[in-house]
Amino acid sequence: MTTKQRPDAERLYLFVQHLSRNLRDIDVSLGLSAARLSALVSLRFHGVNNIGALAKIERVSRPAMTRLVRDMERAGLVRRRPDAKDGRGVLVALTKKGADAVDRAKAKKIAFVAERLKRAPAKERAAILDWLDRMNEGP
Amino acid sequence: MTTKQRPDAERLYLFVQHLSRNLRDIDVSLGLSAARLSALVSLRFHGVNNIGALAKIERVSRPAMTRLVRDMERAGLVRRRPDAKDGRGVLVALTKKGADAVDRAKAKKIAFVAERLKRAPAKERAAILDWLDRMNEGP
DNA sequence: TATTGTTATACTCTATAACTATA
DNA sequence: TATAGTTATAGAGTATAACAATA
Repeated sequence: MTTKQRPDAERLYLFVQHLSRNLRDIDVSLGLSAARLSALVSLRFHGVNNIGALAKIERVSRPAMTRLVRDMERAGLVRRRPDAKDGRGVLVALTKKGADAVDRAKAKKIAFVAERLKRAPAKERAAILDWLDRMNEGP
Repeated sequence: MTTKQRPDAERLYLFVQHLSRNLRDIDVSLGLSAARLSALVSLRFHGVNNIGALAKIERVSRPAMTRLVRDMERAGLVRRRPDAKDGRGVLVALTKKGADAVDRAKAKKIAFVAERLKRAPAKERAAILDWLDRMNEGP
């Protein structure tokens, strides 16, 4: 059992490595760096947030997020405004351009994955996706 | 059919995103940057190579590879020597330390994936892995 | 001439430490 | 004081342009 499991794990490992590389290439082709896209996706998902919260979500330092937000604001991807409830805070929100960039990248990656999905028999698809979902549950 | 395929693609997309993030975190926990590990893996797979070839394999500029190799040599991960067949060339090879670093990272990631694999029913495993292999074939 | 690798320079993303303004 | 954000500074990784040595 142990000797048989090794190759199986490697196959799944290579699948993930290859497909994630393809997906990263799509982001690059749209001119979105990993740091920016990840922050934009967080804003799309979590909504308006302050610098500190974004830094925590993105697992980067606050100075790094300060700078990232500043550069993305210059690029027109996000908007900053003071937090009325806390004079120290700064609230960051997506602009239309920022939201569109996220959506475009997501759509292109989903389309890529959907194409790949066509290569496998539709009959087994549901069982397989359930199986993948289960693998990513929990810690 | 089109409306039904969207969620399926998204499930596969999220699976790949989550698992690849877990794998990246493992590399980071071993103190290996993405750039270094990727170059070390290429050397492990392709064997001794010169700077230009490595830059091509890694899809980075030659100056970037010159610097990466220089820093990895300082860290004891690779060794440089002149190419006897071309006075301009520099051949780069893994050291024992470099090879061990690659193998340790790979082993840890395979072990992680193997754990995840246990969460899903073994009965369908072979069929599903065949399916995943097929999805990553070709362009 | 063309190619290999390097140096020079600059940009992005990252971190820690020190500072400011507010709570 | 404690916290939110910034500035200062430094390091890794990336690129292009210009250069040296060799083919």
